[in-house]
Amino acid sequence: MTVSKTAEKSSEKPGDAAKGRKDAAEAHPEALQLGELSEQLGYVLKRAQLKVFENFLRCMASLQLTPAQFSVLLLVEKNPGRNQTEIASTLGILRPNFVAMLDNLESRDLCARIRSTNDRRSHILVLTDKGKAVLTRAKKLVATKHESRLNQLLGQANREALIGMLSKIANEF
Amino acid sequence: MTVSKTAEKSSEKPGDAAKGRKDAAEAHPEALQLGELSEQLGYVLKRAQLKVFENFLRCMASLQLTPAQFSVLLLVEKNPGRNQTEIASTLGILRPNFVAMLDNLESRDLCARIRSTNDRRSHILVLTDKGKAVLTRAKKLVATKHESRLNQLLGQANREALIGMLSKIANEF
DNA sequence: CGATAATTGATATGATCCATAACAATTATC
DNA sequence: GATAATTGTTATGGATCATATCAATTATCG
Repeated sequence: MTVSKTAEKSSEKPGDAAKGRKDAAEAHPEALQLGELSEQLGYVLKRAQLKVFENFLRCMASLQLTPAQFSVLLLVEKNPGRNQTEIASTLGILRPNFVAMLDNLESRDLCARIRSTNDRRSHILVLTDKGKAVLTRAKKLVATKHESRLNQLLGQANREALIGMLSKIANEF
Repeated sequence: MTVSKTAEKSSEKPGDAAKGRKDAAEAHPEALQLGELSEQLGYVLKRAQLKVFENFLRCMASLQLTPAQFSVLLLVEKNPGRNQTEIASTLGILRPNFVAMLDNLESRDLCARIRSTNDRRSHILVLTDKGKAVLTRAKKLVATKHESRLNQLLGQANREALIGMLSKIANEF
């Protein structure tokens, strides 16, 4: 990027011309030193998370599912008959923000809101047949194309250790 | 319609028409089952990252430094004399978004933009004296109040293993 | 040399999240 | 039965992220 210039600037203080200038020889090694940054938990966590989400989106391109949408489908499948507040709160999603998300999933016929009979304020959430089918395919894609990469990269034992440590951080930090 | 169920109380005991108060669904243990979610890399990564950032902000409340701002100060300290494009790109920050960030740091007299003498398009970034002092205090706070929590939670060996694995993911996933 | 392309910092702008307040309908509480 | 609380929803603002574009400057190349 910064190579030695051919034509130097005209106006220069005569005294420190040699040292005030660029030590163009080895001045800028093109790659910056991360230094302590590469040991900062937050920094490396964030970078890893971005990479993982990016890979997830690529793997799920055919199904058009984001990580958040996938987590909703998983949770509704595992806990059918729960209402929006319950599903949203356990995922850390605020109720107002969950509405548009459900609108999306429902418009694609992946899940459905059903009026609860014993509390007509709340909407019960269930997966549609299509939602179940899509989720099944999504799980396969995630397992074969996404999570498998972790094993390939870290090995089975390290992968489990990593998930365990991250869970511990998520729950106890 | 692909929805098979019409109400959530499909499995209810006949005689139990008890107008259950809020726990009409006593079959619902109040706490949802996370299921496969707790094994999903992306899910646990994101949750851990949010917790870590949250803790970081609390630890840095006295200095009013966000994780991103801290990373900028660290990188500028380690690589003085680089321009905005270089600093921003190695942090994964887009140049347009880096402008307001620098405006903030510069308005607080933590770092300064200096017109480069050999390329008058670019701005060289350096820490001010105050910036160096604040960064020194920030490092201490991070080490004693933030990163120390990791050792306390995982132990030194596991902490290093975790950082290593996350770095590997960030770089090779 | 001089015309053209490329780079740098900056602005404007839009998309996507994330968070809070408030409201109608319904239910719980006293 | 009056009042408070809850549920889903809307509106709204802030923060983050991405793209297009511009003026100034520098690089490239004919």
